[in-house]
Amino acid sequence: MKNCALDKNSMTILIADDHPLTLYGTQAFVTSLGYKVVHICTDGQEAFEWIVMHQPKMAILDISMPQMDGLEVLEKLHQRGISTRIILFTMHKEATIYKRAKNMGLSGYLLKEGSEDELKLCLETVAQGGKYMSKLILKEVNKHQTSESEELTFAEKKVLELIAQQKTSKQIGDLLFISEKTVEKHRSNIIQKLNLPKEKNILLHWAMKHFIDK
Amino acid sequence: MKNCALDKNSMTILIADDHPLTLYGTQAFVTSLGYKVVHICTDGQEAFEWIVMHQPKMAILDISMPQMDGLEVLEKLHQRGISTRIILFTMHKEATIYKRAKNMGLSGYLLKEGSEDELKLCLETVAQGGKYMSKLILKEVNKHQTSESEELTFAEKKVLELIAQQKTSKQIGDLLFISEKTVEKHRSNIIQKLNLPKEKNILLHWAMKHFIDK
DNA sequence: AAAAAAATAAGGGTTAACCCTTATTTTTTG
DNA sequence: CAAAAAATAAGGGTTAACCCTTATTTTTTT
Repeated sequence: MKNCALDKNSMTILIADDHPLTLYGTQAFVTSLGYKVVHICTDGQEAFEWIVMHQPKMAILDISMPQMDGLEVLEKLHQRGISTRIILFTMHKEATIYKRAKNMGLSGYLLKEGSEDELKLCLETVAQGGKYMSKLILKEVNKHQTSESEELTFAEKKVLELIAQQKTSKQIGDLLFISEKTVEKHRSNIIQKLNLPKEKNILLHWAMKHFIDK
Repeated sequence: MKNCALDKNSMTILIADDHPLTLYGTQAFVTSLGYKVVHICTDGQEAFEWIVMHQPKMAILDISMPQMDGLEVLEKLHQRGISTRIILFTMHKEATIYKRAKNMGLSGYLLKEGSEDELKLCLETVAQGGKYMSKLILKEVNKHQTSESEELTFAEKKVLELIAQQKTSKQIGDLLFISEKTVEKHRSNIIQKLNLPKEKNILLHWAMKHFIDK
């Protein structure tokens, strides 16, 4: 039954994490499971270049990394149509980040606070062509779905991104070539859709908590 | 020369980190150096209780942990006069956090992005009674010293903490039993001392970036 | 082509954050 | 005990964020 058994040794994996001890810990664990770790690195730029060049079967990427974050790596690989299966292994439990990644051909999303067993299961699933999203992040997404029932439109997301970068409505208007008043309208709509409490600066606060800022 | 050589096997160590793979990675590395890892756990509450009960020689604590964060553990141990030497091993590069910890008898501060060698050197130094603070965090502190030349007073710190919790000046006044106007004055003084740019909500923004909120 | 959804814009109002100045009281320190 | 530093408070002003309403244009869907 050779087609049933997983040939782990042919599953080449790249691991990228900017925390050396986590990196080595993950490498040791993944190797002990029988997979072939072909490259490790501590920054996103290197991870991206290595993946483009050597196209390993899978890659385990942290999100917070210097030069280029894991989401950017995923996005750029996705744009180039590279078939390396990407697993994000990160501490970011934000539903927003997960949702962004999900639309870019992501194969797995794990939280660092999760167990080793989860990583093992995830690797098996992804190696066989499946997708594995941590229950922890799905729970987080569900929590938000109740209040975030209505999805944000493209324009609203754009505005939210700029709010997270501390731009004022005026500045956002200039950047998007729309009136300040329109930006304010978008702000109100976002607050309504997200069902945020009536507080000053509530949007800035929310945006800062849910976006990775550069 | 027995008194020169370090008896690593008598150096009992507790390690706490809420990311299992980092925890096991650290444990494996520390053990490989010859130290005796007597307990590992993934939350601060357990770490605190174990340390109080068994008083190991050293403890390596992450800051972000469920139940009780590393800083709180350090603070409570310090208040009780427990002699376990604490090393914070964390991803928080904020100067403010380091400064808070420094005044609580801290023995070491390492960043997760630092190398294994750094952890090795730190353990040796602390085992011999010394203190080891990562160059990475000291650099961060220096960066802020230029702009943060004047230290914040106690009242200002208190206000800043509440700002990070999204309280308005009015709410802060009520909480601290002082006038809203006084709070506003503190805000202005903080902005001046930190040399922050003249922008709306700049304090909320700064406070959120530099404080761990609950 | 009509209906629905999204984006655009404006007028008008409230509030909190920030700025500046002045001034009194309390605490710390030489 | 003076002098310096910190905390307290108030008046008065500007601005950005948010709220509500109405309305036109553009895009998408049926």
